[in-house]
Amino acid sequence: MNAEIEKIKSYITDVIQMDDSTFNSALDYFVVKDIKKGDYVLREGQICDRITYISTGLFRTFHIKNGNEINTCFCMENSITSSLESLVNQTVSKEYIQAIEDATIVSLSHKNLMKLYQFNPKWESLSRLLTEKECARLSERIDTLSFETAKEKYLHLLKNQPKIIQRVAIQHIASYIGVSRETLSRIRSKIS
Amino acid sequence: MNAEIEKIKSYITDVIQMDDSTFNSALDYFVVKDIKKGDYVLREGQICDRITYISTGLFRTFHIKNGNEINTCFCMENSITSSLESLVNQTVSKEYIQAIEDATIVSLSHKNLMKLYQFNPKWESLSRLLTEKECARLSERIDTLSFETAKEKYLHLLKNQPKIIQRVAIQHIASYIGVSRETLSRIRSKIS
DNA sequence: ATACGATTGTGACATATGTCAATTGATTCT
DNA sequence: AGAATCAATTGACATATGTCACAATCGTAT
Repeated sequence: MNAEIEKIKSYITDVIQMDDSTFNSALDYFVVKDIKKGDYVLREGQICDRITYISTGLFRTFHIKNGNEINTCFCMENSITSSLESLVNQTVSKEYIQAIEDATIVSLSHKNLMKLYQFNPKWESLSRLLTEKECARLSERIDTLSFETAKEKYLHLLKNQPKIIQRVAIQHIASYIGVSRETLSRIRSKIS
Repeated sequence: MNAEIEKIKSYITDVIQMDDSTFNSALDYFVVKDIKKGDYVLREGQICDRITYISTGLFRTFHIKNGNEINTCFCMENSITSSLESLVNQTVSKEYIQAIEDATIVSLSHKNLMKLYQFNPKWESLSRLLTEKECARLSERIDTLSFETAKEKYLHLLKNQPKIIQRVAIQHIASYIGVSRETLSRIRSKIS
């Protein structure tokens, strides 16, 4: 079993107990792929038909609003990225997912995910648990976005996800925390 | 079968196909209860150990931040309310859930929910689907909160959830859309 | 009907943040 | 290395929004 598959296995078993035979039933469905910095795994208008585990690298999820890119998520190694709504409902995505570092991913098609649900309810439990986690993440983001000042938002991110600040361009972080590029630049210069 | 149970049944079968015997297996677990306006179904510091379907009435979910109440959710008849994080992880809640109209609810304990998951994976599918819907709701809220002006946020709510504006006090709506009471008041007077 | 408390609306002012333009600094490509 | 492109910073200014104080309005209980 190669390194990517080992990683995804330990990612899963950290969330839910799963015996080897259940995990192995998915092996044929996993597709490992290298992605170059700048490449897209999803574009607006496409249907997100694969769920993507990131083995190494960093991705951003964004959409266009009034002509501007709005970043909504940064996902790094050992996490999952997808356009949840598009994947779940198999509807057209408003989002782009782009690698901002060279990456290696393991993906699974929506069709095969449904097969796994049928095969063993464990897989559906896993989905439920991951989706619940995603809800918690979104709730925290709402909390930050609605009632903190720009400076507090930045410090919040710095404290809770320092890796993002180290690895992602300022302009992308700005829209993620809901402030203008210029304001964020001023905040940073005051802090240091 | 009484009216509340009929309603919850059709709420569920709108989300997922479920045969009668599966649904009926939950009947003994459902608890119907009347709640007076102003009463709480959850307070900060408690563990949210029941998932609550609202048959009639209206609830708000809020927490305290710097001494101020921040409303994060308004749930009305034919929907579910709970402190998701507290319910899922059985951890202490930071949130309050309060009836802002007289209400009738049908609730199910966390313990019995787990029993239903064991009994038939259908129930876990239902949870997954509902949680996915919640994610979609949260994502939309993030979108609104981060890059709209106060006026746009209000108009957005007016368009998408007019009932909330009709039935909820302005002061509560203000924190929900992340603006001050006074600003919202001025926006409203300009619009009309 | 009156009185009380809670809710909403207004005015004056301070301030945080956005916008636009210009500049500097960093990367990439040939 | 130099040119070209892209990213980040800075200044000047406009404006949206928050804050505080007070007035008006509404709803409820007596």
